[in-house]
Amino acid sequence: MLNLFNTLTRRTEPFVPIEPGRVRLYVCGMTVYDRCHLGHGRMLVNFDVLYRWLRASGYAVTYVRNITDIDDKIIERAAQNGEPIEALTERMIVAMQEDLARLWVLPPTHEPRATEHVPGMIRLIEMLIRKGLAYPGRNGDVYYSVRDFPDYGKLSGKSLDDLRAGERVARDEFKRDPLDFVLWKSAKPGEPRWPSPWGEGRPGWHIECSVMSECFLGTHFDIHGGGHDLQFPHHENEIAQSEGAHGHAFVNVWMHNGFLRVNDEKMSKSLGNFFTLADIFEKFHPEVVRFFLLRGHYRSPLNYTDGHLEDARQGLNTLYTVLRDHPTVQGGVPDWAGVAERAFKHALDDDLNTPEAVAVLFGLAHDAHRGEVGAAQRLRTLAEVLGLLNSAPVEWFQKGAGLTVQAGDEDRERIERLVAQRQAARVQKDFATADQIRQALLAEGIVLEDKGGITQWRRS
RNA sequence: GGCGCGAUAGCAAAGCGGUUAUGCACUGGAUUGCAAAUCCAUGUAGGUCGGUUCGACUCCGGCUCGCGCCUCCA
Repeated sequence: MLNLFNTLTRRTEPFVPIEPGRVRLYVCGMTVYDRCHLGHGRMLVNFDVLYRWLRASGYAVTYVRNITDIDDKIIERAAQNGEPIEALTERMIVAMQEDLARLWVLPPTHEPRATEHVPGMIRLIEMLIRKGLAYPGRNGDVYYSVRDFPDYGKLSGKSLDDLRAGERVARDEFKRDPLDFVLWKSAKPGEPRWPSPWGEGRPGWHIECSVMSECFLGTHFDIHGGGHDLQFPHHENEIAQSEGAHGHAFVNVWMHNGFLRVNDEKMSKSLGNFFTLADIFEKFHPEVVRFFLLRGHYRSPLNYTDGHLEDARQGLNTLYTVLRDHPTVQGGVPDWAGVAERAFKHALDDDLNTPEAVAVLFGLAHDAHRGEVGAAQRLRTLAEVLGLLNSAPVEWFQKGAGLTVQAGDEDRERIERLVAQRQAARVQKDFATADQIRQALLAEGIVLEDKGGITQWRRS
């Protein structure tokens, strides 16, 4: 049975879907004003594993992951670039989808964009006003009145008075309470705008998720996820909006993934210490990145360094070696009665313990190397559940073994010619020449392995 | 200031109240013409001070250090 840590209760608890056999999942996706960085990648991979594991567990999953394509930063960035907003967001969405495909992140069932749901947002804001939970300010903005929602703070464990004590909220003369947040912003000159009962304007950030989740999943669904930083205020505000409007529970399980760090500091666009996925893919194969992310638990902080990625690369190569040595094995459906399979399932059922699941993979790799029949096939099958070992093994090793190398067919032909020359020398017992060729290739990172009369080459 | 999280062997990272996590790196051996891959062998780590217990890395408390949220942020 699957157990998940629920931010709302601060406990790991058994997962029981609202509707048997079916899971409705919503994850806060990207704001598309820039490329995805590794922290985004972590979030997206973590929830991809959840999605895959729910499906592997037999659930029919409806997975919604939104795209925020209208907000302050987008407007600002488009102006800086001197390009239309749609051009910027379209470019970033295409780039994101490329990055995610390379990480083997499966596409969600629905990937709605905020700008497609503005009418729904206006309807929800009207409902909140009717219920006395929201009010228009004199400036054309509409605010949510947090003091009128008794449960405000239940997700983040904050009380309004504690928040007030922090005094970090910007003063706004049009708000009744400094902690009230914006549902609708009146348009400033030159900004994108939609007509509304409060004049032309655009939606605040939080309202879109309440509306898009309702549109695809209804007003009460199973799991809502996102990065830890969204716990407050974004998810707290979503609860205020959705539960305030509909008068019943919004989400059963809230999941938040831990941060990716650089030099023990959160990786974020605000801090400017981020590496984009595209930057990292220049050095390391995307699957190394995925493997690196899965070696840590999703709720723990994970520190990024090239050295850690290099460790991950070596480990992944160990697994690929098994597949290379068992070229005929295919993936399939796991037999959950097996010892390794049970350990694997136990690990993932325990709040997605991917480090332990990965350890099971290494156990199977070891069994396979020792000649245990079927171990390689089981390794491949379980790896598939995690979205790993997707590449053809020989190519994996010859194209860089997890490093990004730029080598074309000519290079390949040259190497194979040298390998053939060396083989001829070996037949003549001319080991001096053979070793000279080995050394020359080794100097460019190519390792030759003589096995059973034939020589395989790979990059290291 | 308020709320919360963490501290595990050289590095990374899990489970578990008493039996090998796992990976990377390192060392010795086997294997190999030499290598590589692989196999075999080798690591008693658990911030610190107390408490509970027959027994604690694992539960409880203090302390120290690090981190996060409280403002846009995955």
